[in-house]
Amino acid sequence: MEYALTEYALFFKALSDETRLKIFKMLNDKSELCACNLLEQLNITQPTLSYHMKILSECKLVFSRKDGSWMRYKLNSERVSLLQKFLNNIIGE
Amino acid sequence: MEYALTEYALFFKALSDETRLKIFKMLNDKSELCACNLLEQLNITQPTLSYHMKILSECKLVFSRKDGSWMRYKLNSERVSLLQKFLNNIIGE
DNA sequence: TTATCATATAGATAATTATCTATATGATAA
DNA sequence: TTATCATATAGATAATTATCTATATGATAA
Repeated sequence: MEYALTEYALFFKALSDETRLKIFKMLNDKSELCACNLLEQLNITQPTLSYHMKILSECKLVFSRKDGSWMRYKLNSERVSLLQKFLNNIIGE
Repeated sequence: MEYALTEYALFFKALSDETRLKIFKMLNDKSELCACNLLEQLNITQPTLSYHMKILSECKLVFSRKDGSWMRYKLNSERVSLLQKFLNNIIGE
């Protein structure tokens, strides 16, 4: 185990909300999406999206970059594999 | 995707707490542990453990069975692979 | 039967979370 | 420069969560 459990708890917490899971699914490997793209597919206000993206970015499950006045988001698949490895260790495969 | 996002959100929520992650790690493939075993390794009261085991059991990440007046717990590794598959789909591997 | 032991439940509480409205910030385009 | 647009931040709030103490429940052993 490379990281502390606290770290993994944060990862899992980031994925424990249905809205964030939706966002997570939209941001699959292939796509980089801007906040506006995400917003139009979700039934939340812009500040709420901003709140969720902060949570996903802070634990580095998504990369974020500023492009003019847009924010562009992309999955950090390395971070996702870290979760998979954690689960692998648990079930011992 | 076989299950609804709500279901996965519950899985991840179950793993979003450090105490539950500790329990999860203790219950690796090889071992079936009783509540008392878990309790002695954690700095929580018995009712708090009971609360956490309920959360882990209700989303079926752990099996529980009554053995006399003891409760015995074991990982449900099928459920864990479901999580892995979910993550696989996300990063498209 | 009754005492004891393992676990569950009830009820309280402080902290955290997800959401909103209102407003600030910072970039672009007229 | 100034208006507009995308996003972030502040502040409020209702709901949820993790924890505790006190007590109930249900099984075993004397």
